[in-house]
Amino acid sequence: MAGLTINEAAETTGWSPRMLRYVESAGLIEPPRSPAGYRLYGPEELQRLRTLRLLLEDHGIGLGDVGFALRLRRDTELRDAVEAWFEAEVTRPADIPDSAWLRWEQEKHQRLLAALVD
Amino acid sequence: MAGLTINEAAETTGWSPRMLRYVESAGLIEPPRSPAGYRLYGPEELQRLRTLRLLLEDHGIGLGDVGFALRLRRDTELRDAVEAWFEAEVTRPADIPDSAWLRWEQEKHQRLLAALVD
DNA sequence: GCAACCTTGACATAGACGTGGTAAGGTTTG
DNA sequence: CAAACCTTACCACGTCTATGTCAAGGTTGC
Repeated sequence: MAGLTINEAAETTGWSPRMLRYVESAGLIEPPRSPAGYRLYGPEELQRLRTLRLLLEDHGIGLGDVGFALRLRRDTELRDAVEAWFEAEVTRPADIPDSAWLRWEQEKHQRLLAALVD
Repeated sequence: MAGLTINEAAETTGWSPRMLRYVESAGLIEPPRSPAGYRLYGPEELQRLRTLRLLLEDHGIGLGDVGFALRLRRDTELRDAVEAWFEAEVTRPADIPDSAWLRWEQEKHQRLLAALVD
């Protein structure tokens, strides 16, 4: 076969077979399959499995974090939205001073209640 | 006071007071404090709380995810490491064909065992 | 000064994450 | 064909996340 099977790959990478399937389910490393459906880990997959291990250990992050990073780099809209949130500053008419704006905020639910009994 | 207190902020943003403290503990939104230590939410914090809420709902992500994104943008080393992992391709002498490399991998633990009884 | 707020810290819980097992069934190989 | 693999689909369990609630004590405003 043109690659290591899951148990062999587990031995050379330090992951358990169970975790190799889990890593795959997270979309991080998806080895090609044999005609019968066996996972076949080639040099590239093995290499990435080892470096993934180091990445997690070195920075104290989890598979879910890397999965999210993957989502960030694949889903442009998500990336932009997150980026926008970090960058966002207050956007509101410059002619309303903070004090007035705060009062408005503070009285909002009173206005809402008033509207209800109206 | 120059801002909304935590319960007022909760009312206008849709978060619970408990969650506002939690969001703060995640490093996402840290309102300034009054001399006595009261959290004071200004226009900027309120705005960001509302958009944070939308960000999570719109994309089905969690606070932890946004926290990780924050880490990514603050910790350059982490960002580079994650980036490098996604980009990594196999790096190994081009003159070793896959088949040989795989055999080498496959027999690694047998060699290790042999070394042990040596 | 008292009622109504705020603070931190602790306990509680439902669901998700990380990980290991096991069972039922198909594949490979000597 | 039998042993030793592989597959998916579950069950289990400790830990973490997200959230609520409560207690003990300080602050504020009328």
